[in-house]
Amino acid sequence: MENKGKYYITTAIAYTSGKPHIGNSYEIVLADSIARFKRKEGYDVFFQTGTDEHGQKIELKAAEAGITPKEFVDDVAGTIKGLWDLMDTSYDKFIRTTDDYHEKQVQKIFKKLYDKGDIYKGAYEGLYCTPCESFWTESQLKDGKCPDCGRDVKPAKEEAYFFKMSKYADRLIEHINTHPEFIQPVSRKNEMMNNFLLPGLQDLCVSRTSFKWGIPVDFDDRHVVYVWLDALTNYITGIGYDADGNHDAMYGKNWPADLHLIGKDIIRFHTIYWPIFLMALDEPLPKQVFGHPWLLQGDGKMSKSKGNVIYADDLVEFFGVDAVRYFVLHEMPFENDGTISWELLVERINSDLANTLGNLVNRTISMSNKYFDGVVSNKGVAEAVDEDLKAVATGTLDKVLSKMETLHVADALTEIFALFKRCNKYIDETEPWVLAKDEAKADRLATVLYNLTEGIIIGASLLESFLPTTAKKIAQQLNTELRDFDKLKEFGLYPDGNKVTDAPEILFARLKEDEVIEKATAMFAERAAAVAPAEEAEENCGNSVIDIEPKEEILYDDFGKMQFQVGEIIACEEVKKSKKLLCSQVRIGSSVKQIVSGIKQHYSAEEMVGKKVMVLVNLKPATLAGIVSEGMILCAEDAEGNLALMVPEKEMPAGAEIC
RNA sequence: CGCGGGGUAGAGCAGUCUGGAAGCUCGUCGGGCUCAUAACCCGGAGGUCGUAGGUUCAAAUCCUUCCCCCGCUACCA
Repeated sequence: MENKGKYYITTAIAYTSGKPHIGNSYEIVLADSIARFKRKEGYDVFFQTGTDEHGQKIELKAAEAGITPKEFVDDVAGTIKGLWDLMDTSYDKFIRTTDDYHEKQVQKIFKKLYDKGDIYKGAYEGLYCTPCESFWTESQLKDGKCPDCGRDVKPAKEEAYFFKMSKYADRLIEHINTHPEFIQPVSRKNEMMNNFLLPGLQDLCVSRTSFKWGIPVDFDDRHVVYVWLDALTNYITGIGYDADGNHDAMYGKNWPADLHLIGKDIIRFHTIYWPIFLMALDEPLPKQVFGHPWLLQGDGKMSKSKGNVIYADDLVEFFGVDAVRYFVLHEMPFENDGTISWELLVERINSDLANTLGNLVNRTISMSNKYFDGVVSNKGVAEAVDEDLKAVATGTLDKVLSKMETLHVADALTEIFALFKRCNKYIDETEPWVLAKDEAKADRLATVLYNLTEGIIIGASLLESFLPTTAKKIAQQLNTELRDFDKLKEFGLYPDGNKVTDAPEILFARLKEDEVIEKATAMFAERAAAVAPAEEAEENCGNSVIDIEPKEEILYDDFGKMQFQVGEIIACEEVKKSKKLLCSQVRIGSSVKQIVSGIKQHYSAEEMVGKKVMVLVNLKPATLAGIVSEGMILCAEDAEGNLALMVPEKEMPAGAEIC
């Protein structure tokens, strides 16, 4: 196989705050299939994955567990690596952001950028939640409250280092415009351009003082390097980048990366911040960033308390590694999110793996054994029907290559299975069991079985990148080797007179849907039971009472300034293009005020009408989403952000003063 | 009028750029076959290609209107 040069592929590094569910594990399987495929194409592949192990969340989780952050991440990183290995992924390097070479380089990079003037010291201003010790942006808030605990946030400042993003924005825009393949799928490119680059980039905060579990800034040890500068640089530190220029040879060989495979949620960081960091370091940009969609659970939202979170190792236990690999690769479309459910898993496994592929291999080998004691020979008695089979078998490689070229992995699999389907059809066309009854047709029968065997091994060779174990099993049963890609356009390479196994093993057993669901339900019930006590305790403590941040004491005069009245909602409609806003017409005495409220997710417009509510009426009018609001309807809110309107306990007229 | 993607058979999708007899997988119904894991093969039914208009000999495909879904963004008195 000719050497086509290097191919450096990475996954995002997994955050070690807990065990990843199947949606997270999808990425590594996808990356592995691409890496294996590229190797077979003749590329010198380097495939890197790993874990992102710093940050406040981990510090907190470790404290809860009563262990050090390092102990915590060692444990989770072990779990993740175990899962990746379980999924039979062929990564060349597993980097951890707590690895010493990585930490050292991050410090050097930080210093280098600081000396260059791209990083400067400033103040981070944001909305701060004191109990959670977290800053939030306006958009992260849930109904104006901390998204984690539901309490109030207040503006606060913290000394921090910033990266001058705007300095490189024009260069990045130029790069994206001249490299249409850089961001995939293209719809993501537009989002980045329109929402971030064209309106103007804000400088990015790259250090924190509010927690300690991070890489210290070596010249200012109150600060730790904040997540993205730490995490993203793994792609270069993992292959021997050195900020002083003394790179490992591997860095010179592999950088720039050919493909960063990431989830669609972190596209912004990989297509804006990461390229800009690289520009600042005078390093070339990765060739392509692919933001894959998500695999979502079909039967209701995943939740730990319901116990219905699906993990890769559960699925492997139920179905086996290759079945799980096949499902996630096949079910994931290129652009939209895919769905996973037990029903879909069973359907896919039965129809494609058991019926089309497994049964094909099994029936072919059985016939060779039955008619020729397992010996497969090419007697060269060809007929017209053979031609199409041969054409499909030798033409599949090109089809698969072209699908893989654009990372359409699911479509590539479909092409391979089209070959297996063609083989099944060939059996019907040639009717070996009829040939077997006629002594004179023995050579024709042998040829038919030879052609089938040949078609199967060609398909299996293509399948190897996606289902490595299955492909090897097929080769073993046929007593031959999987072929390199440059041998897949020739038909007839199976050794003449070779003997296949006399005891074909079932590759994929057919599954009964109700049995699988029953087993899964039992597993989930067990888990929910195990989790329930802890969750309940947590919920109770959240539900019965809530402590909120006390505000400063006020005078009666301050209170007297506010005018509260009972308002009757006489009309209410949804504010178009807003997820949260309702616009109500509220009768207050003899006047009617228009009030916009962020309660759409808790009350429908219809059920609002007729309610009598507590209204702050003398608030200065403001415009929300383009609509004037002349007051505020008051609600109580619990820790989960659920709202309840304040309504008078007895019947009161609209306009009654609340005092 | 924020930006972008999408609405095609019961389900999931391709086809749209480069107009020219509506296609694939699963399901369903009927038939064939018996080598095989009740598998395999063939055929049928099922679609006003979101809506309304326009261009054209011809529109799922090009243009315009409106409706709905989903991302990103903003609003959250």
